[in-house]
Amino acid sequence: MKCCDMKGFLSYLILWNLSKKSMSGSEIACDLERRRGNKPSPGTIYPALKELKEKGLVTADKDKVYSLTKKGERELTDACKAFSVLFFDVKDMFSCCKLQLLGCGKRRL
Amino acid sequence: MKCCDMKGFLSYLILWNLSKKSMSGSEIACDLERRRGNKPSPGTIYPALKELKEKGLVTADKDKVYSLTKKGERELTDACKAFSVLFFDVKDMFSCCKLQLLGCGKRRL
DNA sequence: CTAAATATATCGGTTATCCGATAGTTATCC
DNA sequence: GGATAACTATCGGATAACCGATATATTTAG
Repeated sequence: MKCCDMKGFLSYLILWNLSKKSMSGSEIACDLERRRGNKPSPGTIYPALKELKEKGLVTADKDKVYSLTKKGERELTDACKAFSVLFFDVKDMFSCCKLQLLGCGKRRL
Repeated sequence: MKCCDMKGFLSYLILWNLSKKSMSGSEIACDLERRRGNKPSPGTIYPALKELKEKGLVTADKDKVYSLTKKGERELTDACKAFSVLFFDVKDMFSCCKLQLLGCGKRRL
């Protein structure tokens, strides 16, 4: 995702999560554990959040709950666009492994 | 994609391409240019192919045309599975950038 | 309130990822 | 055949991405 002002897919997924719901660092880590199978280290998640904050893409309230900024929303939109071009044939990839798209778009936190 | 025996998304996309059609290095590079917007450097594509070959995931014939091996097919299937879990809600990501004037997501209320 | 548990944050270092430069190889064209 | 272009390949290095260890802060339990 070099087209965007983010580190990589980790930052992309963080922004993506925050676009749905404001979350704390540990909540974000839990979501990433579900996606990747292993939980990101504190040394991974908090520096990423710090960088996103410094770039003005997210903000944190007094309870350390992070939210997307307007700039972050724009960034995420750009990233989603790049992502959809990069993986334009993602449907074929999914069907490649015969995995059902269970509840695509809705998941419980 | 640390769950798989590949470098990253670059190797993943190489395997994915080869699963559709045997290709030379430059053909692969052209596809990646379409996906990413910029063409990968020779110093990117050929070391990746070399690594895949050394791992037994691809083979090259005398004309330097690369093909997936059986092992490569299995590896790709595993990678597709991990990919589909990692981006299980990819449909929402795609629609995110199509509805950019309406905003990408809903924040917590 | 105090102690334990959890969450947040930082730092240094390791590995991954990728590129530019360079060189050798193959194809094309006259 | 020989020159030119395109492709293939390697190398060293720059940066990204991430983790483990550690430290601090906050919450929870008794």
